[in-house]
Amino acid sequence: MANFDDQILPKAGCEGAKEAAPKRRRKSSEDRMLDIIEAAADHFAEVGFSGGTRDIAKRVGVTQPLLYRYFPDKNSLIEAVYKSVYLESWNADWDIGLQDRTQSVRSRFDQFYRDYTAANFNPRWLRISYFAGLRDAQINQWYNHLIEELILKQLVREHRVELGLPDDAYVTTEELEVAWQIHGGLLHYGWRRHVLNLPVSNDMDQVICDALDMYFSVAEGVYMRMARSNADIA
Amino acid sequence: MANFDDQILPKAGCEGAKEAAPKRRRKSSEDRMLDIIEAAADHFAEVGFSGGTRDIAKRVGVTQPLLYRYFPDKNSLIEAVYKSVYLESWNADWDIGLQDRTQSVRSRFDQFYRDYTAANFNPRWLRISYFAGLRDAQINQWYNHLIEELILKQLVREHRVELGLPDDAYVTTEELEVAWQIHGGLLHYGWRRHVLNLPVSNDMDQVICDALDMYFSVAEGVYMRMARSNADIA
DNA sequence: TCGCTAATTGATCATTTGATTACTTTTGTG
DNA sequence: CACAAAAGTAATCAAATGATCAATTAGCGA
Repeated sequence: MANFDDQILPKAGCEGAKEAAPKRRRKSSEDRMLDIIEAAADHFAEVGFSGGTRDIAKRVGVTQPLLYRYFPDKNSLIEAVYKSVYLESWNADWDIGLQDRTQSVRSRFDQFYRDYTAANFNPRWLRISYFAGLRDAQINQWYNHLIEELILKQLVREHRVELGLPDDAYVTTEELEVAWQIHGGLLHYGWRRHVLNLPVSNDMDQVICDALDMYFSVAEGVYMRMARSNADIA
Repeated sequence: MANFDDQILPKAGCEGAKEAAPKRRRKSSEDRMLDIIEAAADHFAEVGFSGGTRDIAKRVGVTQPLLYRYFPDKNSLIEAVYKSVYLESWNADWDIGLQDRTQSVRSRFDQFYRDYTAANFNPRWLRISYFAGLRDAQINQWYNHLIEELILKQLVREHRVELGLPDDAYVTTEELEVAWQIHGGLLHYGWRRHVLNLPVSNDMDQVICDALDMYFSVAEGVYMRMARSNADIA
């Protein structure tokens, strides 16, 4: 069939144009694995995890049974996609930068949210995230825990320190909810922009700035209220 | 087969217990239609719109081909579910209450968000909403337009009036984004609570209160900034 | 160049899918 | 009561699904 040439050659040709054309018609196990995960992520992002394995194979330019030499079943492929999508777009330096006390808390978090949204606010990441949450809460629970521990609690603690309030490692549920309000609000901006394709503001920096304004203008009051009710209990 | 009795009789028995037992073994066209939409909504909310028509029929207690006497194809059923889920949980009085100037803007919106979250923050509505957004942006675009026109722009306009600022019907993109920040933040709270099943604050009223605090503490500044840059242009 | 290893394919299976058809049974009404 | 309209079912189809396995062939090292 002409199928074979139609699918394999363009791909090989494309790669050839990119770097030192290998005439390899077969890839190493590792490379092929990455190809598959990449294609699967793209496809799942578009149609959800009910997307077919044949469509994924077609994107890669191989036959469908090949997927089963790399993953025992579809679910394993889905989990590899989870891992890939989440890990690729997480920067290990983020939570370090948030502790750099030579910068104001405000500017640290301003910078963080610029980086974070630049890395994650695109149709692929957002759609995979929401699809994953709907399909299997577990992976998203883990991710939200990450955000909570590494980012939001950091925000509350560092901000308390900057305000000269007693440095209590404990962050109350309500303090967390207020911090989540920024994160959730920004995420919903991403949803409207990259999933719903609505005509939202294009000025991401301004959106982040306003979101942080909202937080920083009420945060102190919340910390104080929490501290007071802690004192009441003690 | 025993199937028939297993599925139909318990349903009939249940109904009999509810009100003046009709020995009807068949329902009116309207009632059956509602049954199907209801079951479809439940099922789609659980597994997404790729859920099977046979599973829906099983929930209703009828055979699968019957669905095709009520809907020409699966997509029509999905659209009926959209309509049902969105319309059922929208209260036409909401945008009227928001204009009641005997109450402060703050308390009007506080009341609104209590009602709104009480009506919509449940796994079914939230999951269907997100599934719908991922599957077909159109329906969600329409809904977001509704929120924007009837709620968020109202918030900006009424708040401006209350502050004694010039009553301009026009709401800028940035003002809207700030208002969306509340709405999106709350929606993400719903996502974490009812979709991801995370252990969030149970005090919905407090969450709403904090979210509105955040808005009302920065809103005036934003209005002024917008008015100033409008003046610059003029 | 030969030959072995491993990447890849082709053919195929059992289920499940949305959808259609012809048939059966209930129910309200003249 | 009888009968027609309508609710509902059984049987079935074609296409698509995830998955398996034996056969093929590219590519690397001896």
